[in-house]
Amino acid sequence: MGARFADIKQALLEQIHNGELAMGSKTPSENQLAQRFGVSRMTARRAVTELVDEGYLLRMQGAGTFVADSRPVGSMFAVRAIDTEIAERGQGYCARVLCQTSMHADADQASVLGVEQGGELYCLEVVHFADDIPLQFEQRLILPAWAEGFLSWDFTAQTASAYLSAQAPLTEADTLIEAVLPTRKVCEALAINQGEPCLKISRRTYSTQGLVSFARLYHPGSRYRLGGHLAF
Amino acid sequence: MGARFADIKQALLEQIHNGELAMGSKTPSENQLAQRFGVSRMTARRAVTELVDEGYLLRMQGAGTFVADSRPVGSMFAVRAIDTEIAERGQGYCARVLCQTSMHADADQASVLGVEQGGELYCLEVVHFADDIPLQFEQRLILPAWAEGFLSWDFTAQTASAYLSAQAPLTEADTLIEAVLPTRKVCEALAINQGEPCLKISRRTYSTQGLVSFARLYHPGSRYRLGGHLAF
DNA sequence: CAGTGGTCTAGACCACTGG
DNA sequence: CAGTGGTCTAGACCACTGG
Repeated sequence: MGARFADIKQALLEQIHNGELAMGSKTPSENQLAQRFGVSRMTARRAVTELVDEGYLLRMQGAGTFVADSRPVGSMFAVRAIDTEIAERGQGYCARVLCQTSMHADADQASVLGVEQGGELYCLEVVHFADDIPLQFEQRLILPAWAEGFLSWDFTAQTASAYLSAQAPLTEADTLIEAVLPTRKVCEALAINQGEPCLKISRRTYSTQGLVSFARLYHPGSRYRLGGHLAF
Repeated sequence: MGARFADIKQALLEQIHNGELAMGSKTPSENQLAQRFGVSRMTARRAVTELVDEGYLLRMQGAGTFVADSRPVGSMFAVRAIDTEIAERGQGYCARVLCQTSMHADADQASVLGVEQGGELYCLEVVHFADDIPLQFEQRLILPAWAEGFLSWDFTAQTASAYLSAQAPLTEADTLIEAVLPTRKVCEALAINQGEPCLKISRRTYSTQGLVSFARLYHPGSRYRLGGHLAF
């Protein structure tokens, strides 16, 4: 009574786990699977699609389907600046700036930051590395009033959060924590698969004068955890 | 050149965002979408499937497809009772107990709880529902010393966390927050796909006398977020 | 060039829900 | 009972990769 695509998934998963399909090796093509299991290609394809979504396989058009790398594991405690957190763990910190521009707010950004559509914004995108492995992808929108010299600042030498605190002391922060699947852009920045869950932290930061920035921080679920201690 | 299923997704997303498709309302059926957009049902279905995977829609066989509730928010800094959280949002709370037994600690459990291997433990597994949709899967290991009457307690009437607090007041809690892919067991408990990311909260709770329990709380990433406000 | 994955069709039968 | 979503078929044409 079980679905046939589920049987194919199960068979492939078994082969991955027992090593018949090694990491990085090529899986049978969709047509081969269809023939082998006596189903139509659409059904074989569904099995493969779900395994891709789950992070077990990678597809490349024209080339084939491959077994994805197994994901590394790490842990971390985080409430402060990412560079000191990494340094405190004894790892080497470095950053790469992907985007550092001035732009005009579109409708979404305007509503998120409470500014008029078309108003000026600064946009910053930085990947933070621990021992050359991406640990955080930071996408930050900044109100220009609190960011003098933004466009020529060197954000590999100082994090955005330290830079902003120096300009206008941080007084409040609203935080939202989610588990999400990464967009393609996040995948590329963090060098992860589309199926790998990410810990996403969305944070609005405020100084005494009001909203300063809106940051979205993406972390590979397998390499980052948030810890905290509560006392009552 | 764009894919047709993507056009349908886009159209549905627009209707969700501008309110034409209100939260909880029924979307057009797959057959209706197919006819309206001039595609086959399989293509319309793909658009709907991806929106379901992304947490925007909910499907119920035989009944239809509905716009999902906007995602609830839990608190980052407090240990809040899941039943009150759900009730405060105006949703109906209920719970189902999957496991409620006494057992002997294996090596992992012993090290997690700091007891001897083979020592007695209580194990509790409960699914917490908001309006009959699973919101949290609780797996909890409890030290019997702090859980009198555990085996015959009715955990659908009172949460484990309330029950334990009554026996020994909660004084501390260590918390770890992660984004993970669900195990098969978690998938079944939460009725989600293996590819859907989960927000996992691991928590050790302490009373004045020491460790009381170790809880792992799994939430569908698409239906649960943690929020918090910091002031400095 | 043969083979791959990406998209799509126009049907089909089923399990399930609600009235 | 009519309508819904769940699964599946046996084709098709396309863009793309590799040899």
